Amino acid sequence: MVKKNGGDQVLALGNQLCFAVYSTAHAFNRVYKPLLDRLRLTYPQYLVMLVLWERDGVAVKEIGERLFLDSGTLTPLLKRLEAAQLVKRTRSLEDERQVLIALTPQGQELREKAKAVPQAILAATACSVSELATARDQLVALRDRLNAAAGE
Amino acid sequence: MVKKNGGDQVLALGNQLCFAVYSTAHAFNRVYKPLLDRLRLTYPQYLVMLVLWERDGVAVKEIGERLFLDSGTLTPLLKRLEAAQLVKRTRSLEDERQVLIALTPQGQELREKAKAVPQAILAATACSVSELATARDQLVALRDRLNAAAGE
DNA sequence: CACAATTAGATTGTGTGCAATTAAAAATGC
DNA sequence: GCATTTTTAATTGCACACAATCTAATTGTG
Repeated sequence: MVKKNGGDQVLALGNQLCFAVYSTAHAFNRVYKPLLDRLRLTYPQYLVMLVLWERDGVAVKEIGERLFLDSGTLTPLLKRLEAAQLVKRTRSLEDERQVLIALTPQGQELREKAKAVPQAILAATACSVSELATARDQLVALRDRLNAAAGE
Repeated sequence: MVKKNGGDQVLALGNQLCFAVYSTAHAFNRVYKPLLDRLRLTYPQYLVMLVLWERDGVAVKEIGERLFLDSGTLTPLLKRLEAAQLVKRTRSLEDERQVLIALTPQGQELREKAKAVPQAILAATACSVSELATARDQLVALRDRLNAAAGE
């Protein structure tokens, strides 16, 4: 009897870890929101801009691979970024199936304003650099195992 | 110059940790989805059912506090669970502002079918028990610090 | 070359998440 | 004891997130 309950508790660990991840993601979002409101970006939009600030003129597919998002999410998001004059969407000439995303001058300028974000995030975590790096690496390893298990 | 780039990398750590959490949450969802499809539940609906299986007849507010969700999310979700005959929503007699959520017989029965879920999750993480527990505890601590920083 | 298979995005539909507002009930203050 | 404030849900509006489906373009194969 005792043994069985113990087994249930071990089983529940996966559920608990998932909920910890899920609720921590929401908590991060609550910290990012007021910072990103000033840039008129949502968090997923900010992620796309980070990709573009790192390398401009990327195809939708590559953005999706980097962020683990599909076109059903990215297409409307990118249209909103285009409506906000931050990016331009153009069909590739070499392969007309691809849509390339390029920063506008305003999109490039926003990078300067966005530099205040990481500092505030770092402070909110109240973690040491090594703790952050360790947690990041463990989560990335876990994520990759989960994606493998999901049959990717 | 070198020092400045190093500083930027440290700053980016918060961003990277947040993205690791965000993308791991999605990865977990991809693992849960086929399991929960059999129960005709989404992951947030599953979380609500876990709360109710632990204690029945809970107010919406308490569910929200446990799961860090507000009524804008929970009200439609609970209505869908009610439409699926898994719960019943009734106004409290003592405090008519509160809506109490009670499991139906079908809602209670579903608990048995749901017992297969945690085992599959545990396997998908490919983690040891101690790794899971450590990761869970670190994330909960991080989440609480973030919520504190967000001014809760 | 022809034509099937694959690939890249867009579209549609469902279900979260959350901010802001509203409405009703309960608690509080004077 | 009544007006004010607070609390609890519901509602509305916006933005993801993803499955399923569709179209157009490219690639692979004979």
